[in-house]
Amino acid sequence: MPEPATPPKTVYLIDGTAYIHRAYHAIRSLSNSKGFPTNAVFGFARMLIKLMDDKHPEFAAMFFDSRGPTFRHDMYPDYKANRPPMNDDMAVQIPYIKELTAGFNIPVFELPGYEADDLIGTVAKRSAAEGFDVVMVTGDKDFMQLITGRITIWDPMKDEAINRETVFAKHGLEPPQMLDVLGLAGDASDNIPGVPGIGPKTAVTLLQTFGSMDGIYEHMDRITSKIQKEKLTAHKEQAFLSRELARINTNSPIDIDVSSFRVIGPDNAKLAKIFQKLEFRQLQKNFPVESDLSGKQYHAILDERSLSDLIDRLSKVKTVAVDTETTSVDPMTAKLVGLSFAVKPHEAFYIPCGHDYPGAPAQLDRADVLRRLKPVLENPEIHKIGQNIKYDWAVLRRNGADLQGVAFDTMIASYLINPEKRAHNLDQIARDFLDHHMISYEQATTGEDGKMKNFSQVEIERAVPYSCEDADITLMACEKFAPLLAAQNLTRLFETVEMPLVPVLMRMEMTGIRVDKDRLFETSKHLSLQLAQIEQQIYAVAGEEFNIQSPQQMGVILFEKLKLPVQKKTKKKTAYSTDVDVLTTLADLHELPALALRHRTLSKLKSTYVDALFDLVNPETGRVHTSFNQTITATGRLSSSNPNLQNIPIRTEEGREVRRAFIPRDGWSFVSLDYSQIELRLLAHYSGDEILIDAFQNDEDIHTRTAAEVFQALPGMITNDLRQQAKVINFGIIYGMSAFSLAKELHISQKMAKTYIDHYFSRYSGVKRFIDSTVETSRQTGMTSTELGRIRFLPDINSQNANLRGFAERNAVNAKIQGTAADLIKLAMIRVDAALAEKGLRTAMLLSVHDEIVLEAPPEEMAVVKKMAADIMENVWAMKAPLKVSVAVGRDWAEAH
DNA sequence: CTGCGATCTTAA
DNA sequence: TCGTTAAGATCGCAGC
Repeated sequence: MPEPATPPKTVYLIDGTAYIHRAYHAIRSLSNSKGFPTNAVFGFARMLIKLMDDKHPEFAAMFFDSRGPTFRHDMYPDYKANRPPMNDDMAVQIPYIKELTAGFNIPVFELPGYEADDLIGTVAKRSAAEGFDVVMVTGDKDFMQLITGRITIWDPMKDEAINRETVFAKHGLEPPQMLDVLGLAGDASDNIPGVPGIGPKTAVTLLQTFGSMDGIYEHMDRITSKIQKEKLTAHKEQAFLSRELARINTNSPIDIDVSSFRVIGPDNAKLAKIFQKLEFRQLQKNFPVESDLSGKQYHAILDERSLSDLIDRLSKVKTVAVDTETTSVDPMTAKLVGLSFAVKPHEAFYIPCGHDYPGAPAQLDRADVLRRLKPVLENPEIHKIGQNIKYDWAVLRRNGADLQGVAFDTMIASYLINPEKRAHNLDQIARDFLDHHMISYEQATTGEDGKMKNFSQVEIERAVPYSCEDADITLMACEKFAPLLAAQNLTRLFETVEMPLVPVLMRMEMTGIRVDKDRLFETSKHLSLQLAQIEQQIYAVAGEEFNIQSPQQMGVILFEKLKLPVQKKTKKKTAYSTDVDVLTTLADLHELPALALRHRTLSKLKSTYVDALFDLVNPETGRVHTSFNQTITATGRLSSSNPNLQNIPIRTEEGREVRRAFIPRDGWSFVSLDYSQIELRLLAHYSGDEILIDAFQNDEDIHTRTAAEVFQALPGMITNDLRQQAKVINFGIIYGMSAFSLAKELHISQKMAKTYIDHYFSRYSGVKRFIDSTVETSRQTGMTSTELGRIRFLPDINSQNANLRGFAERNAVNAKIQGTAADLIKLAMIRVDAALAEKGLRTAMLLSVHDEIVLEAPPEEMAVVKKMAADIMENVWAMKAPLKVSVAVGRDWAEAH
């Protein structure tokens, strides 16, 4: 026979049902943030992706079992009777698995009365007859009976290929004989009985001798084992029934044209939607979505005339979405590459003014463009919309245009609507609220070589749709968000707190804070010396060298080599805990723990604070310019990063050394204004508790007062130690601390801790009522809210899971208090900033650390600034307990505290 | 080599 | 099981 002119095509027949079960059981638990189980879909998706990546099939089809009984049940009612019914959390995932398969454009088949195996067998046989090579994609060994020269098995999860040769090598049998193995040995998983007493090993041996079950029964006289002979004879009928049950039907009534299995490649948009819903962010990256730009008018502005037209147009509009393209995520060093504007849906303009690559077309001059746009940008009547507009604002300001009329930031709107969400980036917003998949930054900036470019190297043709889409979507997201804010009563918070805060933070970031690099350098050297010494001491007492920075290795040394008593395991129970509590306890028994603690303290100080800070000093300004993040925390607080200036050490003397490196400009001083006990004062306000309010109205020391109440003593009898214990109780109450934790913290019995808490609540009965009613309200509304109407959803507040429910209950109380404190300090910052501007003072706001504002003031403004800022802060909101601000002045940040 | 979870420490 | 909210360093593993 002549060789075919073309090599045979290969068709992949996928055993869908088997992979659902395998994925479900292989991944024990996985669900998305809404609690929807996703383990089976995830494993299934990984299998499919592996298949597509490894084999790039030209033809493929997927097969599922149908629900309900099959022809095998007619033959044998107990078929698969041992299988428990499918778990609900598997069943709910099946529609997604089918959708996912459809997303890969792979056809799906099922047929009532038949299992996936039979459909695959039928199609395999027919395809092979038509000249295809067939790969059955499955992990199920029962398929071996079907293997021929053309038909093989491949399991993507094990990357295991099974063919005639491997079957023979492993079992010494031809593939069709594997069916007879099942007939004799049965199959426990399908409840196929086989011959009791004959297992797979015996079956294989018998078949090697007699060829088939029929051969065995024809030559019973040649079977030497008396027991085997008896069993085979007694269960002959059952053996043949079993073989028929295990036989994969290759003549199922299914009419399929293999050429219709042609795989045209995945539908990325469809997959993206499914992955989005299931929150498979990692998988999603494999399937970038091409955006549909048809019907969109995105224009490049490359000449003077077009710019004039655009400016005319912008001058007449009420609102415009603005976006900048730059070379860096850091606004202090970023170079402006282009600007985009959108004024109505689907129409946007991009002005390139800094693209720089070989063959880049002539562009308008950056300075010129800014000069021309300045009247629009700085016109407060033309409302600006942006996504994280603080960034664009800072960039534009460095380029000579200070925005006015900034009205809406879509990132902040998204945050207020759901502060617990992890990401508020524009593509996330577009997907969640506009059902649109944007061109990703990676897509726009990745070159043919697969390397990411700096935006100035992106071709203008590619930059136009990307940048215009950013402005366009920002505009549309704004229209979507405005009514959503209103519906949640968030408009006032948005307009009077969050948006006005944006320029305040922008200026704080741009001002930065001066750092004494020389001092940091000296500190770093000193720390290095000390660390080297401690390191040697540790090696000496440990008797060997190891990585001190590795908690894992430290655990082995402490608990295995030195045999110190294990205190506790880590959270995941996989390793010994070596945290500060453990080491402190062990310090009495051995030298090493104390040395390790000392090493931890100093190396933390050096790497996180001294060295990192040193590297973040901007060489131009000699200052560090942190980022204040307005859309991170679940409670409404700000966060700070690059560097984080909200966790600079203060509690220990060595830690304070870092604070001393923060210094004001020459001749000026820092002014630190600190809300004293703001959270406990808010607790007093909310609870209306008479004792608590009374204490604050009389400006008592609240921890001493609590000690007196809880320990039933006169305030004069309260020792420092008792006051310290009361302080722990006071803060513990705000966080919803249990007797268990209080006991651990105070090193007292749980019973004693419970007594303290009971005393607390019986003395401060208003606090108890407040906590109960706050939780109750949250149960009914599913959320908690602050004084200024900030909300946080608590989806677990009515959970059956006591753990989750307890967490939600603590959050209900804590988020209200912590969030209200955040509301108030934000409002105070806005007002202090406005007052400084109004009075024309040079004093600058530098930092906000949750309950503290740090200013930098020249000597002549000191007195007025101190009073003015403290007044504003104390009177920012009318409370049942007075707000108190303590003011400190200093020539460095340690002194000003 | 990169990304990511786990562990630990710093602050309010 | 057991007190909130963050950022960040480092280790060590998994996957490329």
